[in-house]
Amino acid sequence: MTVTSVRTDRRTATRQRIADAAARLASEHGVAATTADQIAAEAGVGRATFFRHFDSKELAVATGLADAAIFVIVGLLAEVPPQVGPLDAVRAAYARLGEDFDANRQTFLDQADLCRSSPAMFAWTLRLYVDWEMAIADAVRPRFVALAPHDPRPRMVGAMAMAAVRLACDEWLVDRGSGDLPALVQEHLDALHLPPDPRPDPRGAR
Amino acid sequence: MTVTSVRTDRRTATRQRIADAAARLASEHGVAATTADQIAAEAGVGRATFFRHFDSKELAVATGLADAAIFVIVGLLAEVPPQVGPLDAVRAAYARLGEDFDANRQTFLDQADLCRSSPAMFAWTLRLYVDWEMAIADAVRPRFVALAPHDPRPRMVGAMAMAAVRLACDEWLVDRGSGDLPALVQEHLDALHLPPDPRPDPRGAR
DNA sequence: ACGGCAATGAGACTCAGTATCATCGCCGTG
DNA sequence: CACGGCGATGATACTGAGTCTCATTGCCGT
Repeated sequence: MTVTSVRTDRRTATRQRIADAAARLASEHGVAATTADQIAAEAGVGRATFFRHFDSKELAVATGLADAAIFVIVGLLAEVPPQVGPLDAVRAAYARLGEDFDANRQTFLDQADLCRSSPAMFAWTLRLYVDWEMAIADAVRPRFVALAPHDPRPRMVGAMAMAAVRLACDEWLVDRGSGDLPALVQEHLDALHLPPDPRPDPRGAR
Repeated sequence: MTVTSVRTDRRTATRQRIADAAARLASEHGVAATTADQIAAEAGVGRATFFRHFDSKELAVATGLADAAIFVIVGLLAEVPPQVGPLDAVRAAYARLGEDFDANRQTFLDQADLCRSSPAMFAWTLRLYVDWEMAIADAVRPRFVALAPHDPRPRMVGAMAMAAVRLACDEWLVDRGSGDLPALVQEHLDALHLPPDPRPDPRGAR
């Protein structure tokens, strides 16, 4: 798969250490109270190296918080039977992800708060979500049939998946995380099933 | 509608002047080469006032570039006949918006480049898109029937509308803006029509 | 009129982010 | 097995973003 040498391995490991250190310090003291120097020191690297790996302090924190999860979700997507359609596969993967939600409820709440703790933190979190979108797009692409070279569908599904998570989190935070986040995510994904033909209104209104 | 007094009017006008100055200077010299001091001076305000109105230099530039367009799109949405469904209304509004695309092709290209000219600029552009999402969500909300209090559908439609624009732009920029952007946006919106039941595959594959 | 408060300007200060240069150590070549 | 190239890092200095505080101005309600 990916080319792996001593050099690239060490670089990846360094990046990982920095992200972990950033997430740990920011979780404990808040993003604003954590300086780039502290993160670099905690990761055992120089300050310059820190900024060689991340474009901003906020991106490092966001990456440290969530970078592991992206591999989890891609892994879960791969486990869904191949004949399941793209969007249903996302639903299934998220459902699996939500199974052990209650055990980590407080962690999720803290991370969601941290991601929104400042406008800059939120902006860079959105930036990271774009990476997730692409990872999900790549993961669901094989599930499309008759896929044109630049077919927009995989990336739109990726965007939809991340939008569902983000908006579900927003809704979840309204009552300080007391609700059922996985259920909210599913509801948001279902919302996308906008009536294929909206006029007849499938919800049977009136 | 909104409360309007001499005070709030002046504040709004000041914000507008700052955003305009930011967009003008950044368009001419690039974001990195434009300092907050220059923008403040160009807008005729103090440096402190600049940061009272915008959380970052990048957000000011992005706002100046695109803030007018949000009113346009909301206005166009309002003009679509009320019986048209939410998603089709978005399609129609974007179609109207794209009518005079060729006349502004170079402007769009410059702005799209500027929004992606640095990781920070891109991140803050994404942040601004969230505002657009909410504006679109509010604009299409009346088009939903049987709308529950916290129904996720309006916001998901808003998110998809902005995702379509963003991803279409990405695709458009691949060949340096020589393609048909409005058509790309429509294709991305259509991708949302993911087969209501993905298995049968409506595109008639094989 | 007058007192409160929102908006601003000025200036100081911290720290994010960048650039430069030197060093170290992996990697492919002779 | 040297050795030269280059990628990754550390140290350091510098610009400028973003924050804070305090003083001033002028709209607004009593």
